[in-house]
Amino acid sequence: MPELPEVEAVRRSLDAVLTNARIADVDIRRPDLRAPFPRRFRSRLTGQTVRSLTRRAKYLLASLSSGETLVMHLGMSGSFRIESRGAAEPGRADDASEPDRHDHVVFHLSSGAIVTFNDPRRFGVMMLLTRDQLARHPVLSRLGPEPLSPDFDGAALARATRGKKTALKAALLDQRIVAGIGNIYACEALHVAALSPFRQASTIATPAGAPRAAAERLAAAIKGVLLRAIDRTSAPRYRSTRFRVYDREGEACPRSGCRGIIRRRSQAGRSTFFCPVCQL
DNA sequence: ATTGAGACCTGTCGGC
DNA sequence: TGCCGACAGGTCTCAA
Repeated sequence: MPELPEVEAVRRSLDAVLTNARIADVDIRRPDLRAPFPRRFRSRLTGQTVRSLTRRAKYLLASLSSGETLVMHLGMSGSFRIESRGAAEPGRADDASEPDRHDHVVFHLSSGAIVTFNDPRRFGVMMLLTRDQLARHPVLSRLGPEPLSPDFDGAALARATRGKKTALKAALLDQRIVAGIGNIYACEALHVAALSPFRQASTIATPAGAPRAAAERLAAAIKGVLLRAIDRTSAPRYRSTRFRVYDREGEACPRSGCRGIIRRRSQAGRSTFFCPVCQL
């Protein structure tokens, strides 16, 4: 599920329960996810109050009263479930649902709310970092600009891809160039911008690194695609939507006037969906 | 320095 | 029905 828009939707739903909440206890049901849990994870979280819940790229950052930051990544299959324990009637079944074998971390908040992290594939990550560790983190500190921020535009994209011989789509997936885009929205944005996923990344800029029209179009397409996805994903009645090209191999290109048929090709080990007619 | 392939782990889906 | 391979929205590491 989780590229930037989905992680942002998760952040919004968690924010109301978590921000200003005190962590009463934490159940850690296994020793690791993609990486082992931090040492003394439980004791370092217990008693802390969550000051804020923000997002950077596909990471969720819960800033704690201790000064440490709980950094969470959903990997490929991570999700959170929010339940409120019916503290009122003891003896009566509360609305905490059946535990699942993939419920790995359970946060018990002093409000009575229970937040459960579920992740079947266990590609998720939880880290607990000091201010210093956060600033120096080898991955987090190298993340590229947030695509929805004002400092991400055609010029920024052109600068970041300058001289890059790699394919344009691979560049979009490189979190150091722009943060938060995954396989689906890379395909979608390239289609909106009518750019081939296979063209060399550097071709959207002049040799000096100045943006060409393609860079401006691509930056705008990225913003548009992500914004629309956030709106849809955060909507009260969320329905997983179909995409323009992703997972539509063999279907007609949705661009008006284009007669192309969407194709799928494997690129750097991932499926790329594109229209061979209008994406140049 | 890049870049592709493989690994991590489980679930689901289509084909036989 | 059951088994098997291919594939999945993310990252990391390693060899070329």
